Amino acid sequence: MSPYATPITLYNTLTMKKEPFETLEKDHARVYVCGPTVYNYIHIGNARPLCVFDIMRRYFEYRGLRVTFVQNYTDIDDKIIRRAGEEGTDYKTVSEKYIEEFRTDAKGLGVLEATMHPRATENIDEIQSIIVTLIEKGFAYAAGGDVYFRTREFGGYGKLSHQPLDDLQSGARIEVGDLKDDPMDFALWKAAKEGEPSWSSPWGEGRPGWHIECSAMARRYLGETIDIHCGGQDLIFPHHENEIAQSECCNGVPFANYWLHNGYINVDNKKMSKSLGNFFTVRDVAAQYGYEPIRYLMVSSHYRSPINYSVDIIEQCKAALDRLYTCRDNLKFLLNSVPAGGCTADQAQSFEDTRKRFIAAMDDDLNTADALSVLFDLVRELNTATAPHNAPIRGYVEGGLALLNELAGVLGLLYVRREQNIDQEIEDLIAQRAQARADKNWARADEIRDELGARRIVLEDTPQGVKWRRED
RNA sequence: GGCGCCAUAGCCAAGUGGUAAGGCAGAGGUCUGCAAAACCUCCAUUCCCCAGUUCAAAUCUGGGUGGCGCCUCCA
Repeated sequence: MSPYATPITLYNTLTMKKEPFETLEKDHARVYVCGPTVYNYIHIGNARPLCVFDIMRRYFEYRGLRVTFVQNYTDIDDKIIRRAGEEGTDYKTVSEKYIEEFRTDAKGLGVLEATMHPRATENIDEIQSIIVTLIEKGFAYAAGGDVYFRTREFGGYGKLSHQPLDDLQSGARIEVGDLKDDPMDFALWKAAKEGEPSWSSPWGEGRPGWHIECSAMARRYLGETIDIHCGGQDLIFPHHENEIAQSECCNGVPFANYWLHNGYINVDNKKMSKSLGNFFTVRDVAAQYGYEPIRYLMVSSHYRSPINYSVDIIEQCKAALDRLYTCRDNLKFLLNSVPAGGCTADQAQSFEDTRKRFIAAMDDDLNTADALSVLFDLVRELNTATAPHNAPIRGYVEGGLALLNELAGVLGLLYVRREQNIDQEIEDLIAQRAQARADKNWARADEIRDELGARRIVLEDTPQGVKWRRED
């Protein structure tokens, strides 16, 4: 258990306030995050909830909580079916493919595996059981082969989006062929159209509506009341509002105690979205800059603020990240030569103060931007204290390296293992250059350095010997 | 129309009553054979504008201006 007893506060969309986070079960957080509809590569906007709620999860674990973290895959949906049609294949092929592509990107972004990754199509029984209960209780009705939720029966409808039902309704419409009693009603089950994938049900062949799967999976894997439900702000209405309606009407207990929503990624100040077509895929950006600058971007501002994405920004992120890596690489390098000895009480105290500042920032609704500034302050301190004239000792270097890794690890940064192997030829060139320098043959030394530079190997001459690193 | 969010340096971004963190970029310096990295110094008398509250406001209140989002699939 963490020795730090400070409360973690989180902004709850439900109450529109920051609240101390208290779990239902002692030291155990049950978290549900809406996952991707798997019909395409994810874009930078999709990457945000992945990263920020991964950080939340890491921070909870850092603070001694056990976290059961469920993220679903929506693997049956209109868009998946449409995509399958376009590609002349079936929905299963499409969803399997993009689940794998999603996993590749998530891993690249340093996102930890969820405790469970359930799929909608693996939970049809649970979905139907909830629909049956809702019909029995009078909250839902079958019409044709569809089943709809009777929104007006749920008094709490609108409590998450803070909109009275009547205001929401002004925008709602009954579409042609719609069997709803009321424009605000939404589908729990959709009758299968000709040639569509379907499952048998008491209402005929069909498939689940979008919202019901999350209610079903949250209940099955986390229980009737969960601690935290997360997702993008654009899911607040109608998706999360509908989940609340379904779950609370079915189970008769609160669905989630805390609702956390991340802000958007914008492009030219407009929301990045698939429908607007102004998106950058994670895959494409990663191909050019690597995955980690994308993650850094998410860490660099508060999770509820909008981020305006641009190439310029991602390059700044990469540069900032380099400062962190350089510090860590220097500390590792020093371990080869630094004399034994423990760090002083003042140094140990300074480390502890840094840790406390970091925790205070994260306690405040996961203020990663502030936490990051603590990390940079630590970097400056470490760089200064390990400068040659300060005669650093082993205990300090080890302690600093451990703390840097500890705090960066909570943010999920510095996870790229930099290649430390070089081939014999390069090693020989470095040795030749060392000899040339010893001979004061600067022309030859610079020639070798330029040659290595052309191969993206950068040399640094330090009092402890020659350091090299790959430029990426 | 309803509801909500945002506005801090060239760029990014913390800070919600006590006198402007951090990063990127830039300038000068130290170190270095020269570099690189690092370190030091400089870089917002001021936080969109106007009024108000207060001993004290980037922070609170009112009014503007500008931008965005949700109300329809979307993280």
